[in-house]
Amino acid sequence: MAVETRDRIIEAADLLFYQHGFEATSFADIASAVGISRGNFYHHFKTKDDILDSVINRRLANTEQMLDRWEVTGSDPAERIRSFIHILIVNGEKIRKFGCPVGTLSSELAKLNHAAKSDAAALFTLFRSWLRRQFERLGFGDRSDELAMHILGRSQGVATLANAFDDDGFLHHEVDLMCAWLDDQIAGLTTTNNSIRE
Amino acid sequence: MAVETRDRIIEAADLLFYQHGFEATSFADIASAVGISRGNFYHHFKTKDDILDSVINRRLANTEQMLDRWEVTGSDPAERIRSFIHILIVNGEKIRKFGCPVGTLSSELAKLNHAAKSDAAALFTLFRSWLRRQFERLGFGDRSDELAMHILGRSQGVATLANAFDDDGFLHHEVDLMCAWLDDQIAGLTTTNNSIRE
DNA sequence: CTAGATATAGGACGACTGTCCAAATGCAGA
DNA sequence: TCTGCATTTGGACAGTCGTCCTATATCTAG
Repeated sequence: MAVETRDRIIEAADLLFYQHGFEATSFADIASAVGISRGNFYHHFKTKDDILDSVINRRLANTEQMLDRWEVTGSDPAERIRSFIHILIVNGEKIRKFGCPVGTLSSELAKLNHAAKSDAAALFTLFRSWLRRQFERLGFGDRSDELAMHILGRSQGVATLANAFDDDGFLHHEVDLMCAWLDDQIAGLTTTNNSIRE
Repeated sequence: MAVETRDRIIEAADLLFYQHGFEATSFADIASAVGISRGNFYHHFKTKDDILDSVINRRLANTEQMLDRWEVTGSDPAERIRSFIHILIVNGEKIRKFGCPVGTLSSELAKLNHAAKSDAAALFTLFRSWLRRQFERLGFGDRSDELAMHILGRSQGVATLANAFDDDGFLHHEVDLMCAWLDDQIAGLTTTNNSIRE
């Protein structure tokens, strides 16, 4: 079936774009990874940028699905935010090798002046909005977006350095710090609320 | 003179590698930027990787020079650390366009499995050691390296997101947060010292 | 002023790039 | 079984890549 091949192309391209970058990945690389002829590509995609679009859409869908799952299973918003922070550990090995899939793609597309840069930024926005929603539910109000951006940035920095130094200890230590920071924020919030109420 | 041309090549390559990435920058790009013929390259460099090495060495030298300057002029270590944090603002425009020169190069070379990745990481090490030294002088002892890595990571994350969202406000806000964090650390340190002494 | 080293120019090279196309194959319904 | 569409193949294409080579120009030392 045609859809199967198309999906296999997108899946292989997704992995290769992550591991070696968009520019450095050629049609020949993807073709040999999928096990098809190069010519067959243009029956499924018009151009390489089309594949990039599909890869980004795939990532958007997968991310949305993951965040939705967390929103259903995770009981309280703080626990959900901790789930986000712990992606760094769950994907630690990949991150040490290739960095964060979102951040590195966004950086590369920025340097390439690529039209899809804003689409890659939409991946960040997905996390940002989800995190903001969790902070809002915790009662942070207008500060929620700032806090969402803050831990989004923290995790980006951790990913970059863990990759540069291939350092697992640093990664774990910073994850602990981020969780502690979250607890502090929540503690600060409740004391403020209490002092207002009382 | 030959050295002049060589330096101009390195300078142009440095800029282009930063703005468009190592892989995406061709000899033709550098040649036209310098205003010389392509063939002339191989009188100064054997290979493209040789240019990359020279560019990294140039960055290492420039960075070391900048840090040395800060260590001479800046009176107290805390002020020096604040100088580091404020690079984000000083270079804000470039960072929003192209990200952090150190982090993005390191990420790219990691994906390319490039031999010079460790050389790029040495750039990080330069900042890391310098920061650690400042924290040591402030009296943080064994925690100095952790703290150095922490703000190094924070600034990396800020650069990545400021680039992805092209957001100047976020950049400034996070710089303020980092300075506040530094003040907190120092405040926590002196109270501990006082309580020990008394 | 000349000989030799240094520097530059411009093009050749094979390999690879993204793109496109014609021919072959596989599979559906009539 | 035959027709027609979807799918796949392998190669052609123009261009660019990093690399290399030779001829020319420029400069310096004797």
